Amino acid sequence: MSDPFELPQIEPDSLERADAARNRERILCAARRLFTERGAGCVSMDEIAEAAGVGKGTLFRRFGSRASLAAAVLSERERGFQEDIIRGEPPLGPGAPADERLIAFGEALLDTLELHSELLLAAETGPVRYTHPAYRVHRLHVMLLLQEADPGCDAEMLAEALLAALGAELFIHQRRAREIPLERMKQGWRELVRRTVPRAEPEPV
Amino acid sequence: MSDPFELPQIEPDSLERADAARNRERILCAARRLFTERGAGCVSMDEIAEAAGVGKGTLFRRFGSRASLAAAVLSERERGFQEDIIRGEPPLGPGAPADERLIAFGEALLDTLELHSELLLAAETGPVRYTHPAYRVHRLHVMLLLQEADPGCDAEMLAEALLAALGAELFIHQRRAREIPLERMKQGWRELVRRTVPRAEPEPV
DNA sequence: CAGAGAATCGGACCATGGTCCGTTTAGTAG
DNA sequence: CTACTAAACGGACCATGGTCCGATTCTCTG
Repeated sequence: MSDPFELPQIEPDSLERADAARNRERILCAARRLFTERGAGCVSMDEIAEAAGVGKGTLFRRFGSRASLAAAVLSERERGFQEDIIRGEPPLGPGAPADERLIAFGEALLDTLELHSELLLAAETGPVRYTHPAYRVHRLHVMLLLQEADPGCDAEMLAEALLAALGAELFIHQRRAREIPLERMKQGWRELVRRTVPRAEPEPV
Repeated sequence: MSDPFELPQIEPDSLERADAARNRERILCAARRLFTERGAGCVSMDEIAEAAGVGKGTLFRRFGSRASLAAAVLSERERGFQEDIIRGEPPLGPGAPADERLIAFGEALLDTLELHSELLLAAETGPVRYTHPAYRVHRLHVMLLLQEADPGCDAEMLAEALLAALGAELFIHQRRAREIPLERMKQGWRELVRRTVPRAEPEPV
């Protein structure tokens, strides 16, 4: 387990220069607007820079890559999601059995995908994906639930396998090209989880 | 089931002009050589075109995209793999129980990934991935095995979920960044399959 | 062999993600 | 207010995947 829990560093460095902070905000606003207006796949970085009234260099120094920018745009939603997972109501939050929590987790992710698949796809391209705090939090969450349900299993491997089934690229293919209804995708997830996670028997006799 | 079984169209159109055939061969040779020499991630399409003594336009007209070229380079190996699956020895080929065949399938794929992950990654980028004959054959194969093992399940959804765990990007991350040994990855796959596919009981009493 | 016509060729061209570095500016010290 | 420095800016620049279209070459027919 070489994976220390790290809360995602969503807040910017507080000792940031005023113009830098202003520009970050401008960029995020422009990106959010353009992404929702025209779909994340149809907006170039140049356009975002121009819409934000900022040079391209600034855009990339702030956010590093297209994927990171997309992730930043999603970060507010993601923060809420993590909040719900850690402290929210069951079955998403603590208090429900692990398998139910896993099912709720996947269904929530699928709902997000239904609304923002393109943006998530943009955020998942490139090697950033697996090192991004959001992914690591999801992995850790699934891992802990798996471990809770079945302490003997290789939770790390299983967690990443399950998460792979919730990737944006696969989602888009299934949902758009194969036209699989969202409800069936959720059923598929439930089936996958039920098979993977043995329902914890209340008390072994 | 909107998915008719199609054998992959690996052979080129036989009524292809002589120069076209010669150039296709040149391109494939050059690509194969450069990919193995320097790693698929470090070779640009321009370099391949130049090494093949061919214009860039020709390269792209023949193969359409970088991903397709990578897939074409892999096609010989893939053909052998399909042969082994359809007509080879058990447990990969027919004759073994479905769960064992599934395990063998994944382990073989993991072995290929171990040797050619970069090339497979190149072949898996872009929307081509899910429509490529190789992917469709893999999906169909996994689907049929799942159906054989458990006729009541949603084999289509489960098949794609399982295949997602064998994606090249995830493999590279686990194997290189997280330094998970190949053997553990195979164990993970076995565990995933065992949980997903109930061992068919010989005779229900 | 010659001519016609279609298929192919190839490199100039485009779009876009990402980098570099000379210039500008915010913050600070005197 | 001025001077100074480190940080930030921004647009020219680069690499690369992919497209286009006039020039070329193959093949078939007479």
